[in-house]
Amino acid sequence: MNDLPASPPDIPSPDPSDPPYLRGLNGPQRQAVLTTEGPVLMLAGAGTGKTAALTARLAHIIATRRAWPSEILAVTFTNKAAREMRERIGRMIGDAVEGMPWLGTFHSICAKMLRRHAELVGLQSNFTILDTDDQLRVLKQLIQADGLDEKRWPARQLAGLIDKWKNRGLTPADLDAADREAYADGKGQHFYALYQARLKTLNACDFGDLLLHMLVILKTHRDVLEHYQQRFKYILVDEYQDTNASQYLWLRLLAQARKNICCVGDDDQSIYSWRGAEVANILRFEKDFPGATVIRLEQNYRSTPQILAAASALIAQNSDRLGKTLWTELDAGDKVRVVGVWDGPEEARRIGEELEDLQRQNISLDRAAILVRAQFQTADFEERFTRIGMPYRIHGGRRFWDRAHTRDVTAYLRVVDQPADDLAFERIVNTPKRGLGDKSVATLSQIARGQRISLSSAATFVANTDELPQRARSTLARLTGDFERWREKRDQLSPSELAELVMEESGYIAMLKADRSIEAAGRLEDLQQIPRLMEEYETLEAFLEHISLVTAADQEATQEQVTIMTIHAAKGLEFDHVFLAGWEDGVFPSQRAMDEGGTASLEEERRLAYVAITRARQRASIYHAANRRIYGQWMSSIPSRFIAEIPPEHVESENSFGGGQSLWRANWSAQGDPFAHVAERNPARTMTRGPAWQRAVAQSSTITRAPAPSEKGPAASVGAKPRSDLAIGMRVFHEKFGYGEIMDIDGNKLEVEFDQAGPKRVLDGFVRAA
DNA sequence: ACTGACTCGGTTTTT
DNA sequence: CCGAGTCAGT
Repeated sequence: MNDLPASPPDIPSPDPSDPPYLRGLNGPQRQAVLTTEGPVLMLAGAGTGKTAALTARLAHIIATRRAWPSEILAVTFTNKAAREMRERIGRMIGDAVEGMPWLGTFHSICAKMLRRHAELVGLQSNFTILDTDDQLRVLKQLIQADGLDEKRWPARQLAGLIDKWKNRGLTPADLDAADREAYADGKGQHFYALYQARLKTLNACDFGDLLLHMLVILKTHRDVLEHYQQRFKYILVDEYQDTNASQYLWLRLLAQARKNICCVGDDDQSIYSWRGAEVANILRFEKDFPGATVIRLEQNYRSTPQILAAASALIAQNSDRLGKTLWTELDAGDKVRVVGVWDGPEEARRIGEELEDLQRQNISLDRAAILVRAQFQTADFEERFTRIGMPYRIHGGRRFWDRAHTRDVTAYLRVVDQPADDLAFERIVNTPKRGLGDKSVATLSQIARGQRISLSSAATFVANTDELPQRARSTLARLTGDFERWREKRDQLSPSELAELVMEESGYIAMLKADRSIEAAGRLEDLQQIPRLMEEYETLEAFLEHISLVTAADQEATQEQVTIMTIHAAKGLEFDHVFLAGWEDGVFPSQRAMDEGGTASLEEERRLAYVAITRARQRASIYHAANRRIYGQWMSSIPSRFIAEIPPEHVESENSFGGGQSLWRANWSAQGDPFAHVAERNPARTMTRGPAWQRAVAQSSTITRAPAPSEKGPAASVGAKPRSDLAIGMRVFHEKFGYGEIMDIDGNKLEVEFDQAGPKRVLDGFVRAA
């Protein structure tokens, strides 16, 4: 299967009479566009113009009248990818793109279908979509009700298992003996079934259900299946290497009749197996779809040959690949830089300096990115960049609609929309605090269960009983009255105005205003965004559906700033300058990947490394630190094994010890390692707390050049005495951020709410009383 | 019903 | 080291 020529002979050559969508495409890309009939697997290496080919293919199908836009199913994984595709197709075919109702993510498309056929799986079409938080709460309740020890059998674990089963397309009845035994001595299946039943009574489903329910419907209802098989004349799937089993089965059913399915992907960029993605899907494509045309996009338009060669050599170490040979016409460019530093703070300092260099060359910071393996690595950068005033944004962390306070607000709106939404009601019944504690809520849900009514209804009902103390009853009466009133206003107000009213009248805003902490200020800001974000929605339902499936892209980006993000988050993006931080065994590859999971997970880490390097257009710099603090403990670390897998001819090594080329490298390899004594017991990672760490510090002063006072890293400031002349509430001045007010003091670290720059953490040495 | 001490766990996260 | 979540005490 690897013997396909890169450029099959039957590709039409460029022709001036070509339609516009074919212009600028290379041979394989054109083939991918023109091979409309039958199964097609488009193996698109990193930076090979996959999206261009994909959108051209859609344009071609529509322009040649092979199908109406409404007869094409185009699936992506992210909303962002879907949006981009929609925009690009729009540019090619104009408004016709508006008629593409079936372009979207797996989840949004399934949600749309499921609303039409909900009754077939015992739901109503206005079912709510639960997120992981809700899911966990339901499971916790079930586990508690069963009297199971929550410590021993955490809800999280059960949630993970259920997710896994759903990803594999398994209903409770489908579980095999091993699966059934996986939780609480064989109660896994029982709880799974119980959970599904509970969701049904809540008229809700979780993410996995969107697919699983549709899969079940397609399997058991021929008419529905045939309807969609007829409708979708062409099917297109992006990032096929990331599909899980249930997505695969769903696609296979839909494609069975016409077989016009085009899957695009890159097995080398499969980095989500831990979420149920199965690379096997793409590896197996030709078996699944006999007679499939396999097209390889191998010309890379993004990276220099040096970068490409480094990445290719690295990924070549993996087995189980379909295999691709990327090439480029670009000029050679710089070698991949490998920089050894002393510790995390120095890594941050060095990269900060590199970024300042770019600034001096008038290169926009938007063109640079720092990629990390794990979120904890961002802390060193944040600290350093805050100090030197380097504009940055950290991509990731809790997303907007996942934050507790935004979820509270949407819970209010959910109850307004659907009084029967018990999970939402439960969430906000005592937020802000109104004196309704566990006791009252327990009584309330008991009544609800007894009467077979929702918590909302029970709250209304209880007003006329003496089940609860008078106090609690009148509080509940006030709350249900509020909801009644808001519901009445629904028709007069836009969703965004309604949200504003609810936030205000519920006392939520007042609660945050009363809280003078710096976090509360940020939350208040988030809440102020909500009405603005809701403006584009006609109805409350439309909004709620949207946020359950879409993560609001955190906007801003007003100024040029460097992006710090995980490699996972960087997939699909590209930057001129890429800084790859923390390439040390134990960080990357992660300790877990090294300990558990064997070769498979190590190969996934390697694919991650491949993704990381191939994000770079012009320059890739890999950093590794000799010491890193993880969970408050100093660890001595050795350079990532992946560094050694890059051929030396594509690498330029340097170290921060004022030294010559690759001296660092030599030092690390075996004997020359200054930490051989600590690394003996466990070569990958050794605790260096105590004497070992002290020795290391002693050694550091001899080989690290002494930091200039202005660039003293946090490591150097350990033990700094807090200043006695500062106090909470005091106004201060900071060189970079201007004037602000001290919100909190933690040793020598201050939390300052700056008038212009907003909340920041700064060291007291950098402010003076104003 | 709320507070503070205490334990535990702690990659990645498109939906 | 740090935060979320639990539990005992007021």
